[in-house]
Amino acid sequence: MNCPGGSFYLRPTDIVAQELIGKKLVRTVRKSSNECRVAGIIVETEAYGHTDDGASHARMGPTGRNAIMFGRVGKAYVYFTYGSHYCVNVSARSKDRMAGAVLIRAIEPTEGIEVMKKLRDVNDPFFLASGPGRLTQALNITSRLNGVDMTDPDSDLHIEFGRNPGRLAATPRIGISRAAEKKWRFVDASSLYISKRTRSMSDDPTVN
DNA sequence: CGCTCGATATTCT
DNA sequence: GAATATCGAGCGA
Repeated sequence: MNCPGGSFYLRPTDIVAQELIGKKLVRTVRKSSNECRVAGIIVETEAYGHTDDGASHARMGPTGRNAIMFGRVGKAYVYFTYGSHYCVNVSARSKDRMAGAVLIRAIEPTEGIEVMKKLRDVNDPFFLASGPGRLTQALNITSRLNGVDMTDPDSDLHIEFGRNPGRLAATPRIGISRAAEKKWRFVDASSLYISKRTRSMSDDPTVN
């Protein structure tokens, strides 16, 4: 299976975030000799910028945590938040910016669903990966994967071409107070796998 | 149901 | 000390 290459991520982050809807997020879980794909279609993303975006971790310049946002594009930026959850991003930016990333907030599970159920300890497929913290738990993503190349099909965490998205909607981002006017959250509004709280905002969408 | 609250990394004030 | 790119347990109506 083929992956979007570096040039895909070397564009404005809001464009990359839109075009990631419908792509496939793939986690390769290796246990002893055999390996197992755990994957799903990306249905919700958020774009984060650099000094142009007050809500971005990169807004004040590089720190230990956000270093990946300033490095090569197409890499996994994984961080721990609220004392209990991991979030996954892909580093991305336009050529005239120093930093940026796209947060992957939800996937529609397609492969390795039994593995996800085990990792999450839930059965309802909706609750497997509908939210940034749930998604990382379902795919066993931790800070160990920070910095892996998501354009490489051999990486344990990478992004592949998927399907054509359904109805694309843009809304303000979730859980931020700075730069709240930016409509940099993107969802496939026809998907059933969007968290309920975020779904209600898409009922009044700015359709692209 | 809907609301409050705890967990506690990382950064900023 | 406060805020945050979150989630779910535990409560009370």
